[in-house]
Amino acid sequence: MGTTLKDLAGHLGISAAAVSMALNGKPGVSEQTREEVRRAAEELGYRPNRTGQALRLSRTNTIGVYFPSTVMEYSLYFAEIMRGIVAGFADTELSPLLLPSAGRTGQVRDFPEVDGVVVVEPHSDDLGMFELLRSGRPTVCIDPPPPSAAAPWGVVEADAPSATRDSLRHIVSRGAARPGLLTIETVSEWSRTIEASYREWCSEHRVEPAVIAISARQSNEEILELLERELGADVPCDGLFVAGDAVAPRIAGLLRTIGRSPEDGFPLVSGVDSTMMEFHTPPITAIDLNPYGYGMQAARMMGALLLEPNRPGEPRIERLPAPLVVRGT
Amino acid sequence: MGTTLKDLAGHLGISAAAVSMALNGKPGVSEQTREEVRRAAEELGYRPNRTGQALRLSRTNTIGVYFPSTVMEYSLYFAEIMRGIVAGFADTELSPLLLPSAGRTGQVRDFPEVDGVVVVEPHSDDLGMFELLRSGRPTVCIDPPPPSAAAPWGVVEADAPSATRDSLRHIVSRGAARPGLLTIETVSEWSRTIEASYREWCSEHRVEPAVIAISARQSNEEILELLERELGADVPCDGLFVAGDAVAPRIAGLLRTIGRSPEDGFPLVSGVDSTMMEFHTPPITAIDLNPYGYGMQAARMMGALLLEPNRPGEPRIERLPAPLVVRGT
DNA sequence: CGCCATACCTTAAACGATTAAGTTCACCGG
DNA sequence: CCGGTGAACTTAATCGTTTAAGGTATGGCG
Repeated sequence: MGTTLKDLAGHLGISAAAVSMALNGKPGVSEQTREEVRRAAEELGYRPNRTGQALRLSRTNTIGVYFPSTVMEYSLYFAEIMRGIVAGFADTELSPLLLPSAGRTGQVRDFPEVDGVVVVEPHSDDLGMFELLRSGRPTVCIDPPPPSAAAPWGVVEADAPSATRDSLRHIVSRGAARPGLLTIETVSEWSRTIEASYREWCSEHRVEPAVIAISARQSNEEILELLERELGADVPCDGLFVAGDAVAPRIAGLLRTIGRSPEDGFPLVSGVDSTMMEFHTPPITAIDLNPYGYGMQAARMMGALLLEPNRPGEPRIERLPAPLVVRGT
Repeated sequence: MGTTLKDLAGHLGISAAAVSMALNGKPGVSEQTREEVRRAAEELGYRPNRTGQALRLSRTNTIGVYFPSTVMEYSLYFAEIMRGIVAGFADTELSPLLLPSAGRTGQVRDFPEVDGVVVVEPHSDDLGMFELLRSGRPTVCIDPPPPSAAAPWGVVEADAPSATRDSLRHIVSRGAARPGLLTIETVSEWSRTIEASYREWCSEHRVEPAVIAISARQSNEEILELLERELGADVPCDGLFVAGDAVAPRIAGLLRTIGRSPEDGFPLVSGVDSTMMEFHTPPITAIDLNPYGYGMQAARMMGALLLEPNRPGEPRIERLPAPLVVRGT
């Protein structure tokens, strides 16, 4: 198919080894030859065969992207992370390879060889993730893994405690005395950190915590019942921090049916921002997690870690800001 | 690293060639040897090195997944397609590799070598897609490419005409006399087919078409103005088919501010279903495009096409049903 | 003038798999 | 008894690249 190193060598009348050294900046060829080789490579459109390189150097130039099976289902957030990962690897030699979820069986050994793995939101109910981290491959996690998992090489995470405090401060500034927390899952560290920060805030402010734990597949009726219970308590919950992707509009819709929507002055903050929040009527205040940036950053970190001679002693941690985007009047 | 063919051969005291033939079911080894080799391979946990195979057989066992840069931005639909693709390749030798978008430059030649490409929703404004299809690689498109593009090897598409008719019939059955069409882009064949089907339906039913073309980044105010214009026409538009991902809830919210929401008896159908429609208050009737199924089917078709000795004369076309999911009373 | 170091290049081996082309040996028919 | 045949292997070449080891001028220096 394409031009090979041998083709190039034949064309120039020198050996393939010389061509290789010339193109890879290795010593052993004269500067003149190097320049000639470069020109010929350009002219003949030579592209090194990745497979040949991979075999010789025993690296594949591919990075696995792993996400739990439960994740990404109808999630705006994960699509954005993907875009970020793709963008982050775009100008490098590396390419992201989507790994199938091994949540149930944890059969990680059958995975294709990759130089490293980006684990997107390690969930504590995902067996495959545990095995992946234990396998010793270079790993970068987007969101920290559960403490019981083997340490990854790197982590990209949000400043969830600050984001939680910002959100609660905002809700209170909009007139609430007892902001509640609505969670949609308890398997991500992000979610657990938010709940911990929330409880901490409550104890600091001498407020009784109101945690409403729902699941994404619950019916509107069930969720409404849970909401009404907290909103009708002795000290009623009068504001809500919704920690979950794409769920705040749903909650807003339910609150509207009982006259407690953001339009009625009930403060609501979404823990995950997206165009859904921006274009909702009325717009919903939200934490901009910048999932695209996460993906990008994880890709970059992986590239950097692979260039280093050996694994860092401590996991490299990159904490990204998660600013509150205030919307509405 | 892992056990190689040579290791296995050494362990068994036979040549690597014999082991290869044994494991690949090629003639040239006795049934007894074959069985012994199989057992030893199992025992030593032999996994053929993909890179070695790739080099020898000049195939990489990876399939590129390409999507336009404009696409996937906060799209539930694309996340689901991805899940489907991953699932479709899960039990095969093939792995999906995410290709960076080459929309602007169309620099497809720098792509890593892949055995084929799944093009997700080819958009007519994406240069990279045109070049990809022209490059002669095996290609399967999810949604047909524009007619001006080189023919792909295969296509997985929705039955958009039927879905449009079903939607319009539903809207009329809910009391509308002049259903309108709201489109969010005109670069996908899906969108163009829907508009054509809509106009056809209108001419059959002697109704003046009302097409409202918006863009996803337009402000709520601008969109509201466009809506009001059609709703306040001489023969007012009294129902809406919203052909776009995740946009129907936004439109429903805007309609509510002028008292014409689905709750007020204004029939609304979303051209793309998702949990957003299911859990909206009130739930929104929608076409179930089954994006997960698309991805799965595209992966399967790619696998099948690669096994065939040569390219099919005509593009293989698989049309999947897109049933209307009626919600609300 | 002779010797050694150096620059620059070639040769060859290696990565791990597949496969065409040889080799060995038993067996069968004439 | 001998040539031919086929089964069951082995040998070796190959895919494209990298790199250690080997070779050959050339120049400098004693």
